[in-house]
Amino acid sequence: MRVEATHEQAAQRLQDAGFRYTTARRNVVQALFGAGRPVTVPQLLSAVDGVPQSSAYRTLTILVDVGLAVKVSGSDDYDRFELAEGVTGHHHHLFCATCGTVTDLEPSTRLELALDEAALAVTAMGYSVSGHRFDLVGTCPTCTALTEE
Amino acid sequence: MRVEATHEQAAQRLQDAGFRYTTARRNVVQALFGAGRPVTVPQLLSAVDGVPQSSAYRTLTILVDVGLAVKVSGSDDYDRFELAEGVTGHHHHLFCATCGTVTDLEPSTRLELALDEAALAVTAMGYSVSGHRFDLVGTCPTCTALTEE
DNA sequence: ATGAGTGCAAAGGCTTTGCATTAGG
DNA sequence: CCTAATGCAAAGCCTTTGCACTCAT
Repeated sequence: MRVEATHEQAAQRLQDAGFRYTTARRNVVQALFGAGRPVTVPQLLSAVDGVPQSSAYRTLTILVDVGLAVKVSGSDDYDRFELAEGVTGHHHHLFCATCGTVTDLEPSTRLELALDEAALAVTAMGYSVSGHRFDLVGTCPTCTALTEE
Repeated sequence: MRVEATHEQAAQRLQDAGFRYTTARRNVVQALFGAGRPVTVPQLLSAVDGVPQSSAYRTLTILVDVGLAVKVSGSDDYDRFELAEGVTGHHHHLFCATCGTVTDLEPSTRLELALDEAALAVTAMGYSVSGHRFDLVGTCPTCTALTEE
């Protein structure tokens, strides 16, 4: 997905929900797009310029509300945010248990079939399933190298 | 798993790590066992008697450190804890996006095979994968009923 | 012009920590 | 006995909110 298309999508969705697509919000979306993975607010702030924390949090809250972003709870104390699957396409996550970094993963068709099948089984329990998350947990190459020293 | 076996396992693991299996810790384990799902600290405190917050948090931290419990990040502001898979057996989670409740799910063999296969693909990237999480997200029967009113 | 959005600073709320006391081995 | 563990209260820290100002429409 090109970044222009992402901005258009964001502008449209926000407009429809009665919000403006301001410079600050555009900057946040730009940073989320550029990260390509779930990022914490501090990380996001260091990637953009001239966006105060409070605005970042407020913008992220709105982006999540209108479905443009999602919150990804990691292993450390920070919430992480990334563009929603409607923008990025469906994917999974790879968590590093040591440093907390989260990497996006492309799903395979075979895997998705198995996951959907699992979802089906649960609807019988009265749940209405809206989606799934599949995370792999491990140690990233960087942390592995540090540990072996 | 019987609760006695759980206590024995907890006592053993804590001993090995140089910790004592005190009454308070036993109570926390008992509550986690009784819950059978990830619970918040407030929920845990209401289930046991005579355990102050600080002790609960400290005990949970230790239980996580020695691998007897895990933290499950939900959709609300509370961390949730449950006994680790080494105690409960491997399972997955069903998140209610509305009320934040998390329910345990039995995995199917077919699903596990597909998930393991996905893990294998990632090791090629230099990651060492230690486990996976598969969560279904949706709305629980209770919240569905409330919404339809 | 006029309400949404912003920015600073302060408050909130979950979680952690200091320190004196208690209890386990 | 002697160290680990506890309990109360206070502090930390990420996140949210109040309020006055600014910008977009």
